[in-house]
Amino acid sequence: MTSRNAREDAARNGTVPARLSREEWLARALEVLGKNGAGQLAVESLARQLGVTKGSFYWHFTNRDDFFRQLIEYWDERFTRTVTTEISGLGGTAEERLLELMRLVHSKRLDRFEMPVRAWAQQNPALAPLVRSVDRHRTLFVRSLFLEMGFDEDEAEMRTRIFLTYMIAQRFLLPSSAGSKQLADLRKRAAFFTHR
Amino acid sequence: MTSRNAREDAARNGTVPARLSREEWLARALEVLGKNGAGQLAVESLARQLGVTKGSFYWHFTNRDDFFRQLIEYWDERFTRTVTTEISGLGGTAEERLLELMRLVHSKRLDRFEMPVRAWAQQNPALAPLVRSVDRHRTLFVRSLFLEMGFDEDEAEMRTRIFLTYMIAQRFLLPSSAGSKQLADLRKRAAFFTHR
DNA sequence: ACAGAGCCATACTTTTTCGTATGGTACTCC
DNA sequence: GGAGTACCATACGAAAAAGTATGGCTCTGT
Repeated sequence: MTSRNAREDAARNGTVPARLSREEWLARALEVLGKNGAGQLAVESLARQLGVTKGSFYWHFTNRDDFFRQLIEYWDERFTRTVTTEISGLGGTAEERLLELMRLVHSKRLDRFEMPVRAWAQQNPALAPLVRSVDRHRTLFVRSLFLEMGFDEDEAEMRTRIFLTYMIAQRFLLPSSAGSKQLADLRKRAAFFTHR
Repeated sequence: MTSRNAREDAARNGTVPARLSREEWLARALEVLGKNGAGQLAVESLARQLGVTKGSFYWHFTNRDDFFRQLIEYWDERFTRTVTTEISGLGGTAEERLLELMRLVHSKRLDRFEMPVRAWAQQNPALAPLVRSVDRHRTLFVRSLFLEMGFDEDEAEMRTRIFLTYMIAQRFLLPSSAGSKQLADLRKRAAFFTHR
């Protein structure tokens, strides 16, 4: 009773259909980058892990460089732009919005691609400017929060850098104790960044 | 007047002689990893950049895995062990030693391999434990400084994580303003981590 | 001057990759 | 039910990679 249609088989099995849109390609490639590192971004290796062949890849993307550029843009849109606009729309004090930013990043694990993306893209001359653009956007956003809290320019600049660095690289260090991810700890950390 | 000896030629040109010890291999490979990323850690590519062929590589190392393991151990010894022992030998308050640690890391740019090493090694099951061991060592060291300052366990733990994260990932963000690397700024940042 | 050791280049095989060319399958719309 | 479109598999060529085998160069000791 097996059809010769991989898509129907997949639907019946509850697995992912072996037919991908451009965005699914980017989303799943980002997951692979996050889990297995940039070494697994080879076209054929990627296609295997996605259950298709590179015929699919070269249908959606003209070549690797094009794919890489789109991957960074997808990462920007999905893991920076939507976040800052969402937080911007909230009310409350700047301190509360900063805490909400930390909560959002943590609960949705938005930081899981930071290291792989940066280590891989910042070396690539065609991709580094895109990453720097993302950093500028984030810096402006977080800086505005600290300025709103009443810190002067230099102080806001310094705290922004330390805060963003922490948000980017948290996952470098192994999780310390069990409860380190609770809301109370988040509040403590937020307070550490916003104290005066 | 050209000898058929690449080594003499190199000496005459003032270039590096094309004959490498095991440690030179590791040191220069680490530079390549820092500059060009993990994608350039291929044996033949590396050998080309070092002015030799892979004959040299397979003389010093049995295979890639062996080489990678030695590379991490070299990085640990050279960029963590020697630093913590040096700072440990200093007098002064814990605050002063933390500042000295920041100065040392910055002046010798000891953080330039953090991102590439981690992004590449933390994915590799054989290498990840080595990196975690380095992190444990650093955490214990910095934590002892914060404890010595009088912070309680939880507070020291949190500050250690934020501090180490900053030390690791500073270079992710572009240098902000021109004078951001001056001693005064370093003092300001150190004070931010050690305030109460 | 000769032997041995240390270090490296070269040639070779197997595997993996990028990119192209081409044909096939499923869905849509008339 | 036939044409067109969207998406993918397969086969192919060229290049680069890991690892092995082997021979050559240079220095040291005697």
